[in-house]
This record gives sequence, C-alpha cells and structure tokens, in this order.
Amino acid sequence: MKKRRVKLEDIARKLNISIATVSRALDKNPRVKLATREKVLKMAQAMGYMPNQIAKSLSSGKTNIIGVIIPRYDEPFFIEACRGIDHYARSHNYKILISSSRNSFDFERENLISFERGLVDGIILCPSHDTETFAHIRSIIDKEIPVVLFDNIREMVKGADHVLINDDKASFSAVEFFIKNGRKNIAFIGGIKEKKVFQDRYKGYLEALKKHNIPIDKEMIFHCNSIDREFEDDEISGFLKKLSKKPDAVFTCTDNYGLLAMKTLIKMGYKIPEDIAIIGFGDLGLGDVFVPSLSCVAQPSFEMGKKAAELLIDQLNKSEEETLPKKVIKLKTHLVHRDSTRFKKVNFHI
Amino acid sequence: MKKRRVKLEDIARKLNISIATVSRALDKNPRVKLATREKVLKMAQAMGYMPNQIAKSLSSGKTNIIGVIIPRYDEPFFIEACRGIDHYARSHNYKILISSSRNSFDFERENLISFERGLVDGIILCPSHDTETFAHIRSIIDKEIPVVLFDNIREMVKGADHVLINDDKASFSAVEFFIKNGRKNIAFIGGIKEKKVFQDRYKGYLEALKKHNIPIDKEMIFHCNSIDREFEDDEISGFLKKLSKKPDAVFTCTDNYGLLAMKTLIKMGYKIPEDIAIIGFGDLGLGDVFVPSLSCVAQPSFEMGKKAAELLIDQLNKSEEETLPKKVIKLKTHLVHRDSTRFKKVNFHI
DNA sequence: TAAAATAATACAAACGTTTGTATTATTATA
DNA sequence: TATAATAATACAAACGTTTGTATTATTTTA
Repeated sequence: MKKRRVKLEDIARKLNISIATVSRALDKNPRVKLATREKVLKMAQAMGYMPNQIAKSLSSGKTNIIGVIIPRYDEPFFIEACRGIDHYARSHNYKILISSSRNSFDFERENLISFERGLVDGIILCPSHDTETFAHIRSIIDKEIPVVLFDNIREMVKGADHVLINDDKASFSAVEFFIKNGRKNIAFIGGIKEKKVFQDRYKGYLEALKKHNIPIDKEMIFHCNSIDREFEDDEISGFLKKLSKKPDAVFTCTDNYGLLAMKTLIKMGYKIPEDIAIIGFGDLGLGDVFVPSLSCVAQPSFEMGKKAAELLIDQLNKSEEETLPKKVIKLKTHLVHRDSTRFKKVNFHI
Repeated sequence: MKKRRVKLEDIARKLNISIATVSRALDKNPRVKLATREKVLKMAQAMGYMPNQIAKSLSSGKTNIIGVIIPRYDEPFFIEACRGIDHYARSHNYKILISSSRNSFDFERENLISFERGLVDGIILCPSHDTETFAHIRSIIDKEIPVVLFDNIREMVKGADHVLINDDKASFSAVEFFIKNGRKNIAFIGGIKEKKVFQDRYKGYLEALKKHNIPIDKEMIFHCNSIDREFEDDEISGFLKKLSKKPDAVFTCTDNYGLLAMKTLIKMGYKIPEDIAIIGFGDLGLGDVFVPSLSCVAQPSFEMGKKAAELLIDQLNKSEEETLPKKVIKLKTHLVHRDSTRFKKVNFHI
C-alpha cells in the first residue's frame, strides 16, 4: 500500500485537461488562461503535488547541484569554504553535494568520476595533498563540465577558474610584522615541501628576512612532514626542543602547527608573547577561545568559497556559444592579532 | 559545438544492436552472450561512456542520495556526525546532500520540503534549536520517505528512527566524578532551558548532587541563554564573577561554555585543576591542543552519524511490504580526562 | 456571418535509462 | 530434418517532466 506520488498526469486527469497545460499552468506560463491556471494551482495544492526533481532534471539537462570536493571534512578552513559556497549557491538556486577526497589522489579521482555521471552541473575542487597530476581534472573540463579550483593549487589547470590567496605575501607580512617589532630570531615551521602553498609561505618568510637583512639560520627552519595529525605534535616539539639558540618569534604555516608549538613552548617555560611571539596561518576560528590565544594570518575562507561558487555559477549561466575567459582570483589575507602577538595592538591588512 | 554525452543509443548504433542489450551487457546480465558483453564493454570504454545518473534514477525510482539537515555547519559535533553518516553511506553506495537549517525552524521546513521533491531517498535530520512542532517531519513520514532523527530531540516522532545519547546519565557521571574526587561546590552552566538535552543534562547534575547528599545551591546554577556565540562569553564570565562563594568544580553543558569558563577563571586567578576542575560537554576534538586542555563528556558524534545512516539505509532496503519497527538508539558517552580534571588519571565509560 | 486572427489547449516527442514481453537465432531432441 | 527447447536479442513501455507543433475554441474583422 505504498502511496504513489501525485504527478502532473493525476492533476490533468482530475481536471480533464492535458499534462502540458498543467505543466505550463504551474509554471505560470501566459499561454494558459488565468482561470485554468488557478484551477490547476488549487488542485495541485489540494492533492499535495510536489514536482519530481529528477524528472525535471532529465528533461532540462540541469540538476542545479554543484559538486564540491574537499580534502577533508574536519578542517575549519574547508567547512568555512563550504559555507561560503553554500551561501552563494543557495541564493542562486543551487544545492551542493560535498565529498571528501581524504587527501588521497585516488579518492579525488573517484569522486570526480562519480560527478561525471551527470548528477552535478559543475564542480568546485580543492586538490588533495597528494594530487600531483591533473589529467583527471582536464578530462572533466574536456567534457565541458565547468570546474573551479580553490586553495592548494600546485599548478594552474587550463580551462578552469582558480581562487587563491597570496601565500607569499601573507607570510611575508607576518614575518615582517615580527621584525618591525624587534624580533630577530624568527623560527619557521612549514608543511610538506611539495605543496605549493607551503613553498610560497616559505618564500615569503625568506623574502622578509632578506629585505630586512636578517641572516637566514637553517637551524631555525623546519618543515613538518606528517600528513597524519598524530605525529605533528612530536615533530614540532622535537624541533623546538633541540634548538641551540632561543627564538623570539615563530611563524607556522598552519594554525594547528602554531597551537602545537605554543603548547610545547609554554611547557618549555617560554612566556608568550614576551619571550616568544607566534603567528599561525589559517584561523581556526577557535584560536580565540583559548589561553593564550593564537594570532594568525586569516584566510578569507568563507569568501573564497563564495567566490568559487560565483565563478562556477557564472560559467553555468553563460549561453551555449559564448566562452567565458577563465579567471584567476587572488583574495587578500589579513593578520589577526591575539595574545600571542599582543605586545602591540594592531590589526592591519596586507 | 557542445559535445554531446555518449549514451547507450550511441553504443547500440555503433555495434548494430539494441539499446536493451547494451544496457544489459553493461550490467553484466547473463541474458547477453559473453562475446556481446565484451564487445559492448570495449566499445563503451573506447567511446568514453558514462552512465547518466539522472536517467537511472528516474527509471529506478532511487537516487541513492541521503538528505542530511543539521542546525549549523560550524560545530565540530555536526561535522563529525556528517562524517559518520558519509562513512557508512558511501560504503553502501549512497551519497549525502547536506543542508543547514541555521537553527531556524523555517529553514528546516524549507529544506525538508525541498527534499520532498524526490531528490533524496531518505532523510537524516537533527532538529534545530527552535523546532517545537513536528508536523513538517510527520508530513514527510506520511509520504513514506524514511526519516532518522538524531541529537537534540525534544520529542519522539512516530514513524521515525531516533539516535540519541543518554544526556542525564552523562552529566550525572561527570558530576559524580567531581564528587568522588572531593569536590563539593560544583557550579553548573547549562544552555537554554527549553531544549530537552539541556534539561536532561541539568537533571543529571541535580541527581548526582542528590544522590551524594550535596545541597543544591541555586547561586551555583546558570543557564546560558544566547544562541548567538558573541554574547556567551559575557554571560558566562558575568555569572562566574558575581559568585559569592568559590566553586571548586564546574560542569558546563557544552565544550564551548567550558572553554569560555576556563578562560574567565584563569583570568580570575584560579589554578586549574587544583582550585577548580572543569568538565565540558561535546568534545570539540581540539580541546586537546590548548593549554590547559579541557576535559569533557565526549559524545560519540561520528558513531551517532554512522548509526543514523545505518538505520536509514536499513529502512531504504526493506522490501515494499515489510514495515520495520521504528527504533530508538541511545549511544554511550564517555569522560575524556585532560588537564582540567587531571588530578587523577582515569578514563572510564559511563 | 463567414473568414481571419488569435487565444487556449492537446498531442507527441524528447531527456537516457530499465525491464517485461515478443521475436528471432541457435542448439538439442526425436 | 522437422520440432521442441532454449539462448540471444529486439521491441516497446515506463519513469515524470518540458516544449515545439498541431489542433480546436474563441474573438475580431470585414
């Protein structure tokens, strides 16, 4: 005794009119008489009619769904980016379907392939850690499915839009901030060297030192290698504990590294920010709650998502013939000062 | 010059066989000769055939998508729950479509209605803060769309499965833990009183005190009212600062409250956990990183999501006729001991 | 008041699959 | 070698819409 859904045909039969007319009436198409439209609307309401989205999609060739692939669910940055995407998408009548690549190239490719089956109109992707080739993305683009890439981009992919931040500038500003406040022994904790973002953040660090004629001390530089969070703590505390010289500032390439570093440094007896200042990267959004709180380079995560959605929907709405030039958007970061740099209260934009 | 997708018909025409045979060959249906199957498979591969998910769904009446509605994106609990849902769903060939109700009843209802359009096979819902009536959910159930509710359930809804934790037992255990460790002046910071979960957590607090003959001191009890996070900090520090008696323990109904309380208490000069022990509720998953770290009642968020997905998929897979009895699953919480209760190292299950 | 113009509606194909039934080809049986 | 049994395939309807074109009903015009 499964209740069958009410469909156009049911309404049509009840009113003794054709399906086409019912369809058009519900669309408020001027081709149907006002009286008929109202009759249909009333009957649809009375019968509890709900349009079948799947049938609509098949007929129209559009699903109004955007596929989103992120490297992981449990990073505030991605959640915020998804919120941004969702925000823009919803207000433009799109839903989003999120999958995680679990930072695996294979999963990423699988997810893309599953999106190729016509369930989504377009794709927003943040490449995973170990994505080094881009054929899988190009293959999607070849099928003329619009793609926008955001964050963690190693390499531009032709035919896709890109949304990024200025990683080198961002870390440059953070390190310069240290220097301008008299810090000289500035440690650097980076991420795996293969990632473009970490390279760029490292670059910014080096450039800031260079500009201000501070010699580069290799001992002060560490690149965290583990993808697995479990080991980050050990790696970072290991690095900090075996330093022969005391740093007076640390710049870390993620907020998490910053927090872990802070934890270790406190245990080692450092006073924050008097003995050592710390700036992380990313803005977990929670850094604020804890004592001491962590300063950071804030990525405009929500904005990045929003922008990505905007670019994608622009592509989706373009007419068949016109071909929109592909864009690379770089969004601005800014320094958020909390306890770990609060020797001077400022909040400036890069 | 839009490239048309390859479809069954294209393969069929190329090989001079019928669409039905191609369809069955790809399904590895034994009705088609092995030689034919291989021919088809090869051709499909060569032509880059991708099945059209929408057409499949229309034909089969199943989308293999689960709709998920959570109150907000930016709470680790929900993210973890979604991960749990996703984990189970994916391994059973379902995708998930997440929407946020932004803790608004109206958005929640809108989301449900949009799910009613046949895009999802079933729905997993965590009711929003201000959901007080349930007609919108019943209406979905009436249409025989399977529904599973999890967390924040004010009231059981007939015809839906439920996944919960034992809120009263959980807070009871936390408070009893304080008492067994010699704490007597135990403050309570709850959430808005209208929510069942907060009522239950409050109940557990009261019961623990009662069981151990500790008089209830109204001054030690505070119910945080704000939905907006911005004001929680002020509310909580306001409460703590105007206490006439010094508490030696605080139980808070969320982790965030716990962190905020800890921040204030440290500023007030309390030593943690010597002067005051704190237990939060929820396990942000980050409480660990900060100094001092926050002990908490850990909700099995991932497990809850997983269980919800399991129940839903069970409903979806049941045959047309059989009607599965609806279930209420209560999952166990456990205490996670960190710095804020580390006067004694244990980690027991409730 | 009949023809022309237009408004309103009906018909039917299309979207790309699946699947029950009909048909044809092949093999087995007598 | 004709006939039955079975294997392989083809046909066509169905899923629930949308939309171009054909048809019918109504109004306008002469």
